Amino acid sequence: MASAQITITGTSAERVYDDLRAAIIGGEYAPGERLRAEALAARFGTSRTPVREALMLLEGDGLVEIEPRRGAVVRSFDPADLVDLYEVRAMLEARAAGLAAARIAPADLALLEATCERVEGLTGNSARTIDTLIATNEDFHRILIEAAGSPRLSAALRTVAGIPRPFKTVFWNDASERARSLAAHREIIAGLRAGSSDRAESAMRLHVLNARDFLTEVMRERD
Amino acid sequence: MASAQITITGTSAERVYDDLRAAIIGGEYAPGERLRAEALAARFGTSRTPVREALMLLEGDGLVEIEPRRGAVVRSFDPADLVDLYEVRAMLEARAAGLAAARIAPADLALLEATCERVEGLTGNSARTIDTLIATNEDFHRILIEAAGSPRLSAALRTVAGIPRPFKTVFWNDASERARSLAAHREIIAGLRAGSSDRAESAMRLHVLNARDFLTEVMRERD
DNA sequence: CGCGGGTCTTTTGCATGCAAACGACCGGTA
DNA sequence: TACCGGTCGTTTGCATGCAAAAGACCCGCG
Repeated sequence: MASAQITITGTSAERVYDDLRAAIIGGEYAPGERLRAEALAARFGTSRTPVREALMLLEGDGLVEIEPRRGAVVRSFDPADLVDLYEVRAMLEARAAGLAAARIAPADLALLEATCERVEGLTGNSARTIDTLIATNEDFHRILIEAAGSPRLSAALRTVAGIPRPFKTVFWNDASERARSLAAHREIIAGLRAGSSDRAESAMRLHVLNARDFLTEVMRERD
Repeated sequence: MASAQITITGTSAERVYDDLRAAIIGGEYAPGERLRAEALAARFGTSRTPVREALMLLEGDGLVEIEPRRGAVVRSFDPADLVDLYEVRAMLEARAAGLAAARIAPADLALLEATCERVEGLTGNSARTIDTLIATNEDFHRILIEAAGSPRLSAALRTVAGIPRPFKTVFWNDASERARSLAAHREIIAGLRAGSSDRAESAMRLHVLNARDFLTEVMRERD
């Protein structure tokens, strides 16, 4: 069963990796912003060594770019990047949904349903609501990916990583996208419960590609 | 155009990463073998710091496992891992082939054909021949993945990484697999040249899944 | 006023020192 | 003999020192 995991204690580098990753995805560092090792070390209460290691891992996740002797910057996304990312993600997550349909445990199915119910109870556009929506959505996808039971698929999905929070905020602020996402999640769950790989897979693909198109549209409008 | 890239000079960690990765995939370190930092540092003429960083990156690639305070070991593959790896790879590379069909440059197409011709000229099972076969095969796949023009897809494929050389050696020692691979590569090229994403994609999927089945069979026979 | 050369500061990347943890070894006990 | 607790050596993980490179800055020159 896949549940929220609390890291009791890992290495310091791992802690910095997790926290910094959350900070970047959370929008605390703007795309293009320089990440100076010393400052991060101070922030996380360690030395530069673990910070350096965390930065290298984040580069692998596509969240930062490191140029030798020049330092690390938060990766910025242009529309082409976004489309590329979402299309690969669509393929991988669709597969994950298909695999999960054949093997998901009832307990995980219940967890997925719980996320839908949680979303349903949320109204309004307060920061707190948006935060919860984003977190709950991430729970849904994480649980499903774990349920697919393919370590390599999970690893591959980590490298297509996250998009910065501003995009997510725009997404979840949109009432119709919110409704569509909830409906999509329910479709996926229906497919999973029926043990139908096709249905789960197709529903997930549609879901992710819808997000791609919405965000592409948002970016286009910004210019 | 995608061609062999020679790293002029990168950071020391990067050099260690590349070389150690090659050494592991090349079978120089056996699965399960312990990788002590000091020994590696001595081998690569650096200190333990870059070695440590390289090991963390290799962990991301699924080639080594690091347990905190216990060190790094070369990851070992059981049949389930192998199947998982190859199935994810089949999906990703099939997609890469499909994308490439729509956008590959004539120069890259020529490079792909050149790899086939090189393979055709090789006979016998000498170590030198096998080495060349393995290297040429890797060239084929690398060129094609680059030609797909999707950075995220390339990154995802890196995380499903390589299998240890012993497996590859068995594979390329088998005359019928060798012929099948060559035929498959030509099928893929035909699809690419026709600009047919479907054909290229299907041919690649078949190619990778064939390899999965052959290697699974080999592993099964070993026990 | 714009620009090129040189110096200086800042920051990275690597080496090394050191404490802590793991496991191997050993002796004692049942 | 088998097992358990303690001790020691080895190895990791982190902090820090230091050289080198990049960029900022300034000054003089055209």
